[in-house]
Amino acid sequence: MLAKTSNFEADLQDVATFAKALGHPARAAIVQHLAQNESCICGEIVDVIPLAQATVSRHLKTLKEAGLVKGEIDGPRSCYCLDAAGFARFAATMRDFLDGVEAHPIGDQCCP
Amino acid sequence: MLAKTSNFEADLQDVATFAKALGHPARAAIVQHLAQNESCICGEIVDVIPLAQATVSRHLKTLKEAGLVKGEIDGPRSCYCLDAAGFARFAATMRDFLDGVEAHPIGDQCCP
DNA sequence: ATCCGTTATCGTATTTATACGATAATATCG
DNA sequence: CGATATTATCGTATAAATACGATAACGGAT
Repeated sequence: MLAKTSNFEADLQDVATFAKALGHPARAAIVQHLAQNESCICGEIVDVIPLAQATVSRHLKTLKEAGLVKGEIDGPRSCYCLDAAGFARFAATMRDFLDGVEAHPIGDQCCP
Repeated sequence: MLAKTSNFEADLQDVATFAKALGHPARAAIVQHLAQNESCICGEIVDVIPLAQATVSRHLKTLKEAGLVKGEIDGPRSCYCLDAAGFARFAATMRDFLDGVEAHPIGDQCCP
């Protein structure tokens, strides 16, 4: 392909990166689950997500790379929790984007 | 693969679907551009996005399928604009998700 | 009716994402 | 130390996404 994603403005890049991280229901579910159980759940995530353990582990890795989740891997019982700072940045980025779009009047009847 | 995305709750599914639609900087840029120029721009989008015309057209299709953008194709000068209702739904879905996560205390020191 | 400019689609190639079984790694417990 | 439980990684297969050139389709202008 070519990953020509570098020709865009940084803020749009951030929006896209964060959005992509949530762009799979399993990852959205993981984030929500980690939030609802504020203490970080470990392998319990695997039980909640209807996917194989290896697949869940990979989704967790994706979330970690996106900075939304932190994980302490201690052999038998790994430990994941939301990355407070990372999630805050994400939320701010997304809200700014949404607000920015809605700051303009969205003409519904375009090109009459 | 198997697209086992159907085993998740509907709201998470929506979050993921919308997030995925924004999960590419070109699409985020298109949405932002359509918002900033409230009148719908037609082929101008291609000039703004640093990608080939065919690729931009496909991204537009993706956005249209996600319900974020509306397009009137009239031969020589197609016309795209934000889908006001669709974008509102998206914004609400995303904000609900963010709010829901932040409604819980995000324990930063997980599993001590 | 023909040409022209614009846009969508097709065909294709490459990369990335998704998924799972199998295996390795690692800390805890007996 | 050995057994066990948990998790990450590997190998692999398949699907989806991304990208572009080429071509078709289409309305408007000549």
